[in-house]
Amino acid sequence: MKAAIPKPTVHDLAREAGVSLATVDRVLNERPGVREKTVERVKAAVERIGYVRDTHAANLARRRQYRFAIVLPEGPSQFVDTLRSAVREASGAQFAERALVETIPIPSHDPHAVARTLNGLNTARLDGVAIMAPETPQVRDAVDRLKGEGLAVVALVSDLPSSDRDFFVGINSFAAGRTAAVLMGRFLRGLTGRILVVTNTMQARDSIERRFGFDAVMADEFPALDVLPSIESHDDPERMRRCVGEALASYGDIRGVYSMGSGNTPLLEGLRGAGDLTDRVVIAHEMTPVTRQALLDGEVDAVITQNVGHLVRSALRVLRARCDGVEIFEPQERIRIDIVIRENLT
Amino acid sequence: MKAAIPKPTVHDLAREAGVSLATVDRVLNERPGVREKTVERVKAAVERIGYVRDTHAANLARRRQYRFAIVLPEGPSQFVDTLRSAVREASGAQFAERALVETIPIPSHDPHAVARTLNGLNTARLDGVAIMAPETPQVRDAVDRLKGEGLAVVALVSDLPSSDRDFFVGINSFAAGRTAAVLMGRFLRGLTGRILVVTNTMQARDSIERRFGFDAVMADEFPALDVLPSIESHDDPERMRRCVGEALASYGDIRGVYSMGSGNTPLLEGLRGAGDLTDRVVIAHEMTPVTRQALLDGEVDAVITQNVGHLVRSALRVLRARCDGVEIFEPQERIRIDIVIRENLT
DNA sequence: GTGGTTTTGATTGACGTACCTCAGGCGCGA
DNA sequence: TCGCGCCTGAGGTACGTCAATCAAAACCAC
Repeated sequence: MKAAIPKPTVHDLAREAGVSLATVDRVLNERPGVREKTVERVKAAVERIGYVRDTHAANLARRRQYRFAIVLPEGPSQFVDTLRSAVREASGAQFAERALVETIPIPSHDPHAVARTLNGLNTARLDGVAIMAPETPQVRDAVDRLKGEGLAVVALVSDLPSSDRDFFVGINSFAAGRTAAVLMGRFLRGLTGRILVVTNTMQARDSIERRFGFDAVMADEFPALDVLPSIESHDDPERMRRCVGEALASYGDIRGVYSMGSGNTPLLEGLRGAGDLTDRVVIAHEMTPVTRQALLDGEVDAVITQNVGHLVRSALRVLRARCDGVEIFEPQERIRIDIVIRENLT
Repeated sequence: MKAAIPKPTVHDLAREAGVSLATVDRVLNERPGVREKTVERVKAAVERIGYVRDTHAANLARRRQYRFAIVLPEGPSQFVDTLRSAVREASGAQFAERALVETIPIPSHDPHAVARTLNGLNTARLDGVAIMAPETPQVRDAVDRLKGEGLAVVALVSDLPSSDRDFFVGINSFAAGRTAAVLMGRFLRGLTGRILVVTNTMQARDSIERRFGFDAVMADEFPALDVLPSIESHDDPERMRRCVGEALASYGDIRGVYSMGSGNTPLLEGLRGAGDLTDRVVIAHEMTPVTRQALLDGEVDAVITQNVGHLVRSALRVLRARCDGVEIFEPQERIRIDIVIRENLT
C-alpha cells in the first residue's frame, strides 16, 4: 500500500530516552519507583520525538469499559423526547467505542422520587452519570453522594451549581432569555403593546432564569413593550389553551408571545383560536417537531434552542474525560444558543 | 476495580456461530471463500449476541494511518485564519487518533496556480484532501484527477458540485443569504429606504448565491426596502472604505448594510466615518475577531456564520469514513447556519 | 471411489499499550 | 564488607482485531 509515516511508540520513546520499556511505562502511568532524574529524561524524550499515547491501544490493553447512565425526566415532553432519541442514536456509536450508555427515567415533579432514583443507582456498575433534573436539596445530596462514590457526574440541560457535579453541559438560561428578548424587541421595532409570556411552571430554574434575562433586556432596550406576568400551565394543556385565549381576549394589544418552556402545542392552539397568528411575533424555546412545523408554517417566528445531538455527545465526552482524568477541552463542550428561523432551518 | 459487563468479541461470536475464528474473520471483513450458508450463520450470531466490532482494536491491528491534507487559500482573510487555527487545533486531537493532517496553502485568485498546487500533491502519501477553492474548470479537473488516484475528496466551505468530490462540508449559501435578508427586513420593520450590499468580489460563487438568496427574500417580503447593487472591494481595503463612504454620502436613506464576504474591517471603518453606526442595521458573514468585537460594540447587529470547528471536524470525519468505505451519517455532517447576535455570543 | 475444488479450522504473529514478575544494579549506612 | 533499600531492565502475557499460512475437511462431478 501507501508509505505511512510511523508514529512514535513507547519503543521509540524508550530508545530515545535510553531507558527500558518498563521504565517508560512507569513514567507514563505515573507509577512509583522511578528517580526524578529519570522521569525528567523520559519526559524530555517525549517532547523531543513528539510521542503521543495511543489512547485506543491503551484502553484496549486496560480493558477499559465505560458504563454511563443518562437520567432523564419521564412524562410527555417533546424536548425530552428529542433528547432521548439523541441518546439512543449516540449510544450506538458509543458502544463501538467501548462505552455502554443506558437511559434512566425519573418522575418529573417529585424531588424525593428523583433523589430516590439517583440514590438507587448501582454505583458499583457505573462510571458516570449525566443528570437532567431540577435543582433541589435532595438532588444535590444525591449528586454529592454519587460523586463521593467516585462517579463522574455532569448536569445536563439544567445546571446543579450547588452540587459537586463535575461539569454542566447546556446553555446559559439568562443569555437564552436575553436572546429571545432582543429578537422580540427588534422584530416589533417601533411598536407599542404587550408581550405574553407562557411557561409550564415558574418553579423550574430555567424558566426563572430565562424570564429574568428576558425582562432585563426588554426593560432596558424596549421600554415601549410591556411584558405581562407569566402564565403557567402546570402540565395542563387545557389550562394553557384557556389562559392564552383569555389573555388575548382581555388585552387588545398583545404584540408578541414568548414561550419559555414546554406546552407549545396547546399554546399554538390557543393562539390559533384567537385569529390571525401571523400578526404576532411568537418566540419559543427548544426545537421539536412541533416548533419546527410551526416555524415552517410561519406560526412561530424564531426558536431559541440547543442542539440535542451536541448536548448528548458533549456530555458523554466529558464523562469519558473525567473517568480518564483528562483535561476537558472547554470550547468544544460549550453548547451554543441556537437561533432558528424558517430560513436557517436545516 | 468495578465489575464490567464484557462486550462480546470475535471469540464469543465464533463459539456462538459454531465456526472458527478464521471464518468469523472472513465473514466480518467480507473476504471470499465462505459459503453463503455459513455467512448467514455468522451474521445471525452477530445479531443474537449483539456483537459490535471494536473499531479501535481493528484500526490498531490494521495499522491504519490516515494522511489528510487541507487545502486553504492563503492571503489576508480573517475567516481563513480562524479556519486555519481550527485545523491546527483539530490536528492535535487527530494525531492521537492515527491521522496526520497537514495544511496546504494555495494562491487565492489564480485558478491555474490552484490547479497546479492540487496537481502537485503527492497522492502516494495521502489518503484524502479537503479543498476550499473557488470552482473553476481547472480545479474541477484537478479534483477529478485526485479522485482518480483513489483519494477521498471533500469540498470545504464552497462546493465544487461539477466535480467528482465525495462530499460538501459547508452551508447552503442561498439559505445563508435568505437568513440575512429576513433578519435585515425584520430588524428594519416598518421602515423605507435602501440597503447597501458589499463584498470582496462577485466572482465568488458564495457571494453570488448569498446575494441571490438575499434579493429573493427582500423582494418578496420586504418591498419597502431597496437593495443597491453590490459594491466590490477586490481585496483593496482603501477602495472598500472609499466606496462605502461615497455610497453613504450619495444616498441619504441607507437603513442597512449587508456584508457578504470579507473586508469587514475597512467596511466598518467606512461606516464609522459616516456618523452614527448604531442607527443602521449591519449584518455580516463569518465570525472572526473583527465581527465578534463589532457585535460586542453594537456596530454589527447580527453575524451569519458557520462553526469552523465543526467544519473541520466534519471534513475529517467524512474523509475517514470515505477511506474506510463506511456510510456517512449525514445529519451529523450538516453544518448549520448560525445566527449570532450579541446576546448569544458564547 | 477418485481427483479436484471449495470451504473451513487451527495457529501464529503482529498492532501499541498496560501491567506483572523477577533479577540485578546502585548507593548507603552500619 | 555486608545487607538493605530503592531503581531499573528484561521479558512475558494480555487486550480485540487483522491477516496470513497450511492443513484438514467437505463438497462436487464423473
